[in-house]
Amino acid sequence: MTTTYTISQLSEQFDLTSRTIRFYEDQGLLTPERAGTKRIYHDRDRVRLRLIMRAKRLGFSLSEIRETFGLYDSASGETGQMKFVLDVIAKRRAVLQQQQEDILHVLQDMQNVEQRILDKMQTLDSDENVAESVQS
Amino acid sequence: MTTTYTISQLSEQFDLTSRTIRFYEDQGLLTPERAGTKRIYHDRDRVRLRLIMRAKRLGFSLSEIRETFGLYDSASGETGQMKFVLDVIAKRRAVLQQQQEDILHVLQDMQNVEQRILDKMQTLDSDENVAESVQS
DNA sequence: CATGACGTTTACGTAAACGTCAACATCGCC
DNA sequence: GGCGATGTTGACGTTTACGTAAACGTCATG
Repeated sequence: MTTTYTISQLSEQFDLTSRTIRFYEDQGLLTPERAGTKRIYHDRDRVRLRLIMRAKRLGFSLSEIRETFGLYDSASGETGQMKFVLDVIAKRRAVLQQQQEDILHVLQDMQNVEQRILDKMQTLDSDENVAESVQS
Repeated sequence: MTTTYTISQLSEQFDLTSRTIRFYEDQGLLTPERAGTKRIYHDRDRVRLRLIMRAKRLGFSLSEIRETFGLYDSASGETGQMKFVLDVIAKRRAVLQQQQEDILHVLQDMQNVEQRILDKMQTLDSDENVAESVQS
């Protein structure tokens, strides 16, 4: 028993609109089965959607994602093709490593700002206490 | 002696077009000094540009970046404002952590594909060697 | 059988992030 | 003072990733 999904089920599960899912199909990212006019989605479509959303969160464009799918599929080709894929992977890896570094930087910056704010709030609190003790 | 920069110097240093730099100014991300009609950039503008490009590599929109600058500046405000900033920081941090996780997933996927390709090339190599030894 | 609920295609709209002219000012320099 | 390099301000064009609306099919259900 292989479970299938309607477009609205998928859109609910992934918090996308059906419009978006159809758009992804237009862009060649999904190729659902058809029952006449209706679309029928399988688990492999959900896998793809997960990959799509991951890549999107990392800022990849839809065409880059489509290219990726094409690569993964063509990975069983001839030697030249395989070397090409290795090359693309190396470049993507470089981008991701850059992003990792960027994230660390930004996290650091945020922590600095946060700390300054917390310090400030601390001094404000103690000022308040001073005022209270004066009053009492 | 405070070094200053022209727009074309900056565009060269950061590998952006002057159009882009002016656009960032339109969006309120930069506020260079003016000498009549000409723009004069200082080191603080370069700092900002570095932050902008980092954020862009992580997929943040220009308006989010502008908002960030506003936050950092307003960090010395009143308590409510400061709590708000802390809240924004927390949300940003969540996004960045999600991205870190995503990156690890994608790196893992890429490594799997890479390994399969390398294996494939390995078997192809040994096939080739068999052919050679047959020939010799 | 009609009336939602759900699905489909087609097509135009839109916001973001610039690119690409055009038309003009400024500045150093020979 | 003419000329090329550099800079400026509009204004319109372009791509991406959908939103939105129109106009229609289909299927269960009261």
